[in-house]
Parts: sequence; C-alpha cells; structure tokens
Amino acid sequence: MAQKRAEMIVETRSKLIKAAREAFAMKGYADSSMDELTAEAGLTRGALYHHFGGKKGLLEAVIAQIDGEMTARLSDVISGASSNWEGFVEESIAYIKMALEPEIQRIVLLDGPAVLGDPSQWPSQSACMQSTQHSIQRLIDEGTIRAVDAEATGRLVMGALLGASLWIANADDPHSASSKAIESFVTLASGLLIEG
Amino acid sequence: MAQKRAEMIVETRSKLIKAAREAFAMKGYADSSMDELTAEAGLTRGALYHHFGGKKGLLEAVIAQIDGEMTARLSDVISGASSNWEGFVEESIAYIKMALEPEIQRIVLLDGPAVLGDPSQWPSQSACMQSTQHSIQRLIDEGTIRAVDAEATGRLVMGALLGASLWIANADDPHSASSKAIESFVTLASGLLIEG
DNA sequence: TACCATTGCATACATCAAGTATGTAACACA
DNA sequence: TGTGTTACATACTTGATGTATGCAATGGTA
Repeated sequence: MAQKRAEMIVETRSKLIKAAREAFAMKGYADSSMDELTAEAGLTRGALYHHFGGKKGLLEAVIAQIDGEMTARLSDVISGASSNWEGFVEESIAYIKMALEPEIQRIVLLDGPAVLGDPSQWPSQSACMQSTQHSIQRLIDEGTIRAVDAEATGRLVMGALLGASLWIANADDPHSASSKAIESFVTLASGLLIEG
Repeated sequence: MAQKRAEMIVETRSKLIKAAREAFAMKGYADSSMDELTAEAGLTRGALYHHFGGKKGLLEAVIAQIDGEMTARLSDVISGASSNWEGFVEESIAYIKMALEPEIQRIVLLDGPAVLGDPSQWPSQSACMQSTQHSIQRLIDEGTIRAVDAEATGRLVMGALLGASLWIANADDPHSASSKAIESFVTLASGLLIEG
C-alpha cells in the first residue's frame, strides 16, 4: 500500500543514515564509499546528494543522531542520581563508557572533529556537551563547587573524558585502565569542590 | 658541488616533510594532494612512496617531527620552573598555547587521531604525552600530589588541555576564553594536590 | 479528471587522487 | 671498470567524489 510521500522521505533519510552509521563505524569516514553505502540502503548516491548535499552533510546527520542518543542516555543517568554532584560524577563515568563504543569513538570523537572541526560549531551543537555544562552550572549555583566558568570547565572535563576513553579503548587491559581512569577523574574533579 | 648521497637523501626527506607540513596545516590531510605537495618540494610522488610508503607514512613523519619540537619546548618550560608543581602547571599552560597554533591543532590534534588512531599507538610514541606523565610521576614521588595512576592522569590532563584548546581556538573571544580555561584547569588540577 | 509544476531519486559523465609497476640514471663497492 | 643497488620519475589502473541531466511519481489546481 502506498505510504504518504512524507513518510517515504523520512524512511529514505533514515535508511541512508543507518547505512552510513554502520559504514562510518566499521571503516571510518574516509574509507567509506558512498556507492557501497547507498547500495547497502537499496539506494544510489543520487538520493544522498539530494537529501544531505554530500558526504559531509551525511556525516553531520549521523553525528546529530548519535549525539541525540548520547544526550538522552546522559540525561537518564543524571535524573537517577541522588545529588547533583553524584549526578555529575555518574554522568562523567557514563560518558567514558559511551566513548568506548566503537561507533561513538570512531564517528563522533575521531572523524567528527577532523572532518567538521570543533564540536561546538557543529549544526547539532553537540547537545551532549551542553548537558555537561548545565550540570556544572547547577553545581555552581547550589554552592557545591567553586565558581569556575561552566563553559570552560565543561570543555576541559569533556576533553579529559575523551582522552581517557581513547586510552582505555587501546589499553592492553581495558578493564583495569577503566578503573584507573575513573579514580583519577574523581580525584581531579574533587578540585572543583568547595570543601574536599 | 656534489653532496654525499646520504645528505641528499636527508634533504629530500626533509623537503617532503616540510612541504607536507605546510599542505596539511593549510588544507588538512584529506584535502592535500600528494601531487601538488611533492611538486612544491620539486619532486614527484615517486620520492614520497619510496621514502614514506604512502600518504599515511608521510603524516607519521610530519607528526613525529612536530611532536619532537613540542616536547623540546615543554622541556624548556619545565626546566625553567621553580618547583615541580609550578613546572607542571606551566607545562600545561604551554601545552594549551601550543595547541592553539593552527599547524599543531590541525595536524597533530585533529587529523592525527582520525587517520592514525590513538596517539599512544603512534610510531613517534607521542613523546610529548610521556613528558607530561613523567611530570606527574615526579609530583607523586615527591609527595606533592595524591598517588593516582600517572598514565591515566596524564591522559585525562592532556585530553582536558586539548578540549580547552579546541574551544579557545574557536571562541568568539579567544583571549578571554584562554584565561577562563587556565583558571578552570588550575582549579581542576588542585584536586590532585595532597593539601589544598 | 486532466494538466502541470515540483520533488525524489537514478543514471551518466567528468575530474581527480591514491596506489602500483616499471623504467632509468647515478652511486657504492668490489 | 663493471655490476648490483638505491633514489627517484613516469605511466597506468582503479576507484571515489561531485555534477548535470533525466525520469517518474506526487500533489495541487483548473
């Protein structure tokens, strides 16, 4: 039966994004062929250029989708915490764990910055980063941590977590590396607290 | 006058590396053409493949060179400091400043990880990262900071500094962003200190 | 309902860059 | 002085991006 035109379009876009996620995650952005990728989705490059304007546009769309999912997951973690500080720490640990997933690491953390530049300039605005900044701002407002600049601190924290993830993912013993990274992070983060 | 063969080889390699540094820094790794790049050096792709095996090999060589220069600069900063803790802080600030240089940011911090993967797996071993880890280990040994894992902490710190640099470089007011980032970093780093 | 403009997507083509295989000239060493 | 090797150039193959064009289906309009 005939679907509505608008639904078909949404489906086409999502099929392309899905195929791109898999290709980018498995082979990296540079080594992913748009011919293969679109064929995998049962389409051609024509559809891709029509909807996303090019390879970079497709990457932006993929990242926006993943970023949205990450933000939702972080949001869940925060809302389940017993205090804002606990929430912040749990959120950070959750971020490290997410950053270990090959798809996220490869697409969002490695290829994304190289192809699209600084994450804060992305169309998706890196919602995930803003979530962290909000957490920090809450902690400042309630007087738990020192009155640092929330944006700057958010960037530092996210960068640190990314560095940790890259290390853990490539470590000989990822499990042990993970514990060490979390311990180190908590130690570092305690520098933000007004009373240790 | 005829140079010795070994000298000619060194010169050829350095001419290629120099041209590559400029091309990679200006246009990024992906958008740099090896034909243009080698022509700029008065050579052809034949020389490039002979000496570096391919485009990635050339990037590795360029990164190794830059990494060496960065390490030397950090080393200078450390040796000029009045205490190990001061040295660590100064080193970190120096790293942020270096990471603001377009050449370093583009080649080492953005394209490097995307093309070659985790920096610690690079042939050059990211000497610059090891320098930071040594600084941290010294501070642990002398009892200035808590007994965290030096490697993990080094990764977190370098990641944080990279995040800060990316932010500063793209900020509307880089100067103000820089101050905020340094202030935030010092606050964070104070979490490592045994007595605040 | 018949017509038409628009849109969604496919096809065909031009361009260009990477990698490889081969050729050549100069050097080192015997 | 001759020969094997090294340093580099040239030629060719493959494949990927981007663009221009073509076509068919849809949805509005008379």
